[in-house]
Amino acid sequence: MSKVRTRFAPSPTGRMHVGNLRTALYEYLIARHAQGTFVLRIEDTDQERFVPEALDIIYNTMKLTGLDHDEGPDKDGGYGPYIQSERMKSGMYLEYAKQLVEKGEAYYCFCTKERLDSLRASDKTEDGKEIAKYDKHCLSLSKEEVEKNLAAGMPYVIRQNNPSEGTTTFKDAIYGDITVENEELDDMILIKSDGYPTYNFANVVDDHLMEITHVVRGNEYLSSAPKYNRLYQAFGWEVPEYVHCPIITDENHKKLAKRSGHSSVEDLLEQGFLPEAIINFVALLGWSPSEDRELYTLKELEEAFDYHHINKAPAVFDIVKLRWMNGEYIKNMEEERYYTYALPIIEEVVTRDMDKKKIADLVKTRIEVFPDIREKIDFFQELPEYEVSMYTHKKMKTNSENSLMVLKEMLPRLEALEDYSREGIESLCKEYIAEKEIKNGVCLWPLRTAVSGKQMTPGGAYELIEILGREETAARIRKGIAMLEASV
RNA sequence: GGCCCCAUGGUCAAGCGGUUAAGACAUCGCCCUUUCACGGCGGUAACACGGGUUCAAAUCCCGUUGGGGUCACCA
Repeated sequence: MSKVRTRFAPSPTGRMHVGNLRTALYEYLIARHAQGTFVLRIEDTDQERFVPEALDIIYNTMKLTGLDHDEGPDKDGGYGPYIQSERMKSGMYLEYAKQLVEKGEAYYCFCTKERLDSLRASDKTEDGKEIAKYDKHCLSLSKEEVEKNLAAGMPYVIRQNNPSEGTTTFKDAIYGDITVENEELDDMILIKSDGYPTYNFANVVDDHLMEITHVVRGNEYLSSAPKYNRLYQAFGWEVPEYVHCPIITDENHKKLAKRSGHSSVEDLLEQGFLPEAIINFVALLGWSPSEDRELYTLKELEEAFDYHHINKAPAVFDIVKLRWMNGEYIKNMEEERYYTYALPIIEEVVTRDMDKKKIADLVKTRIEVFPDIREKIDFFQELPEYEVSMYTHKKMKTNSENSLMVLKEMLPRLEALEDYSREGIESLCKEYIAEKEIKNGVCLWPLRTAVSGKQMTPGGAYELIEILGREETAARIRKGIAMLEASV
């Protein structure tokens, strides 16, 4: 069996769609799983939509997610060039197209855009069959006419010549055999009037030349697949294994699009998701391992991935589950790396002189995505306005009276506390609680309230008091005392 | 509309002729607890429908319904 070679062939037109990332991932995994080769090929045959920055996006996201390619524009493996616009310079696509013309499998077409438009328009109004396909008008041109037009410099395209009878069967690893009437097959354009090949054509030619064995793509291309088959047949080339993946949809079960706000890897990164989490999540959209587990590193996926277990039904991109998964990754994150993500955000919100690492530690198990940190720690910077009623908590058995008492008695003790560490603060409170024979909550609830002004905080009174420090803690407790005194 | 594809809880999904129909997210409840999280335990919740085939169907076949995709000199 020949060596497995897969390829990711994005076109540089913008951000990297998550469906694209999944395609890249599966290509990568198929290659790695079989100790094969993973190649990156840039399909920039559409000069109109080409955006230069998109090239960087492709390289960056692949690097970030760990999908390292073995061959590509920056890594020659003997199958180059790996950029289609460069491959085109040799005129190879046109040559291959001409081969097909020779064989009668393709033909020159001089039809104008206007004629094609009117063709489509009239097809719609006609009753009966409503097939919006080219009418093979230029197929009837004689060789002489073609030569004459060419010599006159008339713009032309080269179209595939599909039969109008019989059927074509296409084999997909996931969807099985798909058979269509040849009559349904449009004579798609192979070479555009600007001389560039179309994606469909360049794809087939390059995959063959690069000896690609497995082609992964989204199932939105499933219906154009039979035409590929005809191309392979026309050339007499071996057809690679096609692996169509189910579509990734939004919560409305529509193809995931920009408007969802999280259709691209870059969107996700901006929203604070980790590359590993994105990869892990996307791997599981339409595929499931044989083992009953969900958390996988890329390395582990390489081992576990078997493309035969890819699903057929569309998969909803559930951002809520991604958030959960991201939270899992954050919780398991190695300390230093975690800080590099968390600290910048914390420093944005808290400019006071406090131990930012301690704040980061507090928040680690309480966030799913890094920006979540902001609203959880804002009170460190400034005590928010809050209601006195917050001191009254039924379950904690607190009310304004005992809260006032606790704050008044704890204030001097805290101010005088020598060991102002979490442990020191804790033993101070424990002593007081024992001395007074009260429940923990009676002491701790008012303290935490006074010090944070919030109903919920990441961490309890001990942690908050330690981080806020002697001065700030005292000031906040005084504020609480004043509020409580004013209310009784 | 033509053609193609799909169909297990709200979501991702196991399942490949015989199961009490897994698991995860979400949701609800309980425990832990100084709040919130974390962690632990438990609950609610699914084979779209109708025909076959078979001793036996979520699993195979046909149809219906529903959903999606695609119909460019874009990829």
